[in-house]
Amino acid sequence: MKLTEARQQFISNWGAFGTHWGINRTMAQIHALLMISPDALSQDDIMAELNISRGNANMNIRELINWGLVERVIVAGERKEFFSAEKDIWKVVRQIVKERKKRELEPMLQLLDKLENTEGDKKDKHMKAFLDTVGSIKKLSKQADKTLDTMIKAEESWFVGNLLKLFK
Amino acid sequence: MKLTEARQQFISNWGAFGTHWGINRTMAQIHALLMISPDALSQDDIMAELNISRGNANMNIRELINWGLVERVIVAGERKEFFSAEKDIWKVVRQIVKERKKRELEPMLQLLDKLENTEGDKKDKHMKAFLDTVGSIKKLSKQADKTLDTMIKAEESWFVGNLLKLFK
DNA sequence: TTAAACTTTCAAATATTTTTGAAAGTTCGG
DNA sequence: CCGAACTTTCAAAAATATTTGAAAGTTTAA
Repeated sequence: MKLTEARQQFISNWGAFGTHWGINRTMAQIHALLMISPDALSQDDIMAELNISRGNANMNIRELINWGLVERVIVAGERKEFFSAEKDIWKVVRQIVKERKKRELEPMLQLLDKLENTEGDKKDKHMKAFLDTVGSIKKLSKQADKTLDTMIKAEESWFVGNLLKLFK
Repeated sequence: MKLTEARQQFISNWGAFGTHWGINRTMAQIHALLMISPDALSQDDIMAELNISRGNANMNIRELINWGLVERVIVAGERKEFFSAEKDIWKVVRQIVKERKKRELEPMLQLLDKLENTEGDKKDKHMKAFLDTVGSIKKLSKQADKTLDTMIKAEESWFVGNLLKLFK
């Protein structure tokens, strides 16, 4: 396969992949494009490569910056802004874990805390089933929360070298 | 908060949560409902509780069964089918991990293998950036694949007890 | 074998999300 | 300042995903 085709496949699959993870297609595609680009790209470059509108490009680049996956780059002698993506994939993974934890796991834990205090007859089977489920989800979520915190601080070498052995 | 309201909140939040994870709202809501129900429910019960149509209920229950999260239950003396969800949340998590790995990680690995063989001048900076990125994603994905395999086989006690310590 | 009870399907309708692009806003060199 | 270069916004349009419900299919008790 030629580079041009391979690049297209990578971008398009990364986009499809993103949609299974609550990330929109364009945002994932821009990310993919920047990850495989040796140099920073301007918004116009991105629009041209991916065939998307100015508004779409702008909004999704901004979102990638919010997620900490892309940064603005100043190119000497150029008026416009350029963008480049973090290339260290382990950093990317940690950054995504960190953001999703903040956006999803933490609110979920808050909800579970609140739901655990539901009032009612603890002998009633509906009450019991509810509290059991909420309680066990909370327990697991708390554990996941702590584990992810530690993972966010870990080095790639840990992941690549040590985790597997532990499981065995 | 009263049980009725708490149940509704749980169901509705579990549904919203699901949408961030590529699971549709109704499917997640049915799952939530079944998890907090002391007894198995019929399709009509589910339709009534969640206010959804027959077709929608049927399709999403089927999908939950495909995912291995819900099972059909025979209730003595009843003609219709009943459904119940796995209550052991650790089993639920492992099951979800297993399915997503199969559906997403494995196809991704196949793609990366293919893309790694892209032909071209390895001195060209576009080529180099592409191969570097693809290569490092592949490396990490392979590691994740193995790690998840081991996790799928692990006991809850492992997760709750041991993982955290290792990270430190 | 029949018909009532129940389940599944799927085309059309609805809802949700994403994208567009033109207009408004901002920045900066001169 | 001015105006060209550039960025951001957002209402409307398009694309995508989900839901409906009636019709077709299946199962079972008698």
